[in-house]
Amino acid sequence: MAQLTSRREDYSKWYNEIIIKANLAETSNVRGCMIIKPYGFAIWEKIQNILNKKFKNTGHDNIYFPLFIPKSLFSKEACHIDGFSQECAVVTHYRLKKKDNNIIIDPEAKLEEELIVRPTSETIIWHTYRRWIKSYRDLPILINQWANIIRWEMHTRLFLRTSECLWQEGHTAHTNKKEAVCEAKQMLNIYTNFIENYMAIPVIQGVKTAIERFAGAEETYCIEAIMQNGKALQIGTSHFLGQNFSKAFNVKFTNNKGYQEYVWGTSWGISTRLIGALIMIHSDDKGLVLPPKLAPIQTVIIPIFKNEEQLKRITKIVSNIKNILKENNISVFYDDRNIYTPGWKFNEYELKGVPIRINIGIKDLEKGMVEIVRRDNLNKQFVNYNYIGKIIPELLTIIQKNLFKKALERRNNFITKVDDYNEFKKILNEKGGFILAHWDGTSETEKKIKLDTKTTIRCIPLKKSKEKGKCIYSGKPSNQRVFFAKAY
RNA sequence: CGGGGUGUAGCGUAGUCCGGUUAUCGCGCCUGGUUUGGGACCAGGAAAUCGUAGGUUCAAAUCCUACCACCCCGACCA
Repeated sequence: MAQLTSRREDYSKWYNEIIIKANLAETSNVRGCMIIKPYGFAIWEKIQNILNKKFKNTGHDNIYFPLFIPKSLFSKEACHIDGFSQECAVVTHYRLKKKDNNIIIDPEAKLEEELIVRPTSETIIWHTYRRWIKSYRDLPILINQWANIIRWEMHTRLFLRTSECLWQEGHTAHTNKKEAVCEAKQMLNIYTNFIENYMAIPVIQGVKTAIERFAGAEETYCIEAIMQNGKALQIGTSHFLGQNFSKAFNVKFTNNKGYQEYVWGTSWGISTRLIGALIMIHSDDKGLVLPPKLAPIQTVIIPIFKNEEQLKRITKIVSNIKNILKENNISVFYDDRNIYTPGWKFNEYELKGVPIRINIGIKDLEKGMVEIVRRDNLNKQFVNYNYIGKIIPELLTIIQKNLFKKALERRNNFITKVDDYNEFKKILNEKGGFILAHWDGTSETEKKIKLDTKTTIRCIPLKKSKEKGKCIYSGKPSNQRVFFAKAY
């Protein structure tokens, strides 16, 4: 198998090759849509399982709404239309027919009202909330759905941006502002906790500026990460919707004093984009590197043998090792195929990012040892196989921590404080990453910087370091630094 | 959606300008054998409606038209 393109050579190519060669996903012949393969989908399932538990632990129930949204419903919230109308797939007909040996759309089967394929479900959900919510006793409503959405993106990239994407969207309704804001922040914290502790990706929490805010939200909370090439990626959002959707869909409740009030809302989501971030953050020129908590296979065992008899002897020991690992809830795959050489397998599992590889040959067998190789730093050590039940779990924990530590160091190196606009441009071009700079708080300045440098304000950090300064562009006074970066 | 490029076996390609036998080579795949501690070797074999649909021609991978998909650069965006 050919060598992987290195990150330095061509970062985009490296990224695409990892996805294809590690068997995560492939492009389909549908524009911008990908086929997620078993190994890639297994990662998504892990993400789903862990987050699903966290959502349920905080009182959320799963539901399912239709894929289609009638056009009239979709058009009710003005900002929302502005934000999404440019990228909607629309169903206009419901029947095909044969004509001259071709299949054509039956012109007689035109829909009375067109259906929008959901780019997100706020509209249909708030339309439904109108029926569900009458009294303060009906609130809060805390629901989530795992679904697919369609956004007709101009420029797609496997996992990072696809026309169809799998995600989770939470939609909650509350009696008051405080509770809704609390919910939005709570979900941002759940995402942060998951992404840092399971995906081993350090993030920055913040709020979006008015320009970058979700269409229809009052406040968009977000988490941002920086990739190895210095580009930023938004990897999760949580929106405080205020009363925008309740007003657009006329969703009111009677409060405990008998008065009518509009409902307060939130929505929040993460998508298969997380897998894109996972690949970009940890992987190296040998291939994928997966954090143990999300790896579909945590350990792989490679036997090294010269004949059937030797393989039998190794397999006998391996079956013990497999049992020990299973008792410790560690997933294990024993690759005893003899069509590939050990060397081929070493490369294969490094490409696939399996956190720990265990090599067992006849030489080791005689010494009662196995060789353990870490994927994160490729270090090797020999271990007596009586200690495997102790060492492997410890090592997985260490790898998990080490991946986060490495990512954190890289992230911190990518944060540069800048106070001069020329310096700002210089850092952007030479180093990339996040730039912490003062901003006067106006959309006008934000737009000008974007036009000039293709850089956006990724977020206004939640952890406020109150510091007076002057806007990097306009020189006007500023109370806080914000994160600028070029983004995916 | 604007500018540029690409599409030939699962992947990477030669051939396309200048139409002419059976479409080239490598990897992969299948069979048999020898191998097996960092991507093994030998021998044999299978696999292509040349992106799709029309057109020009005695003849199209090659020329023309339309469409589709992908890649790069912009604009849009999770």
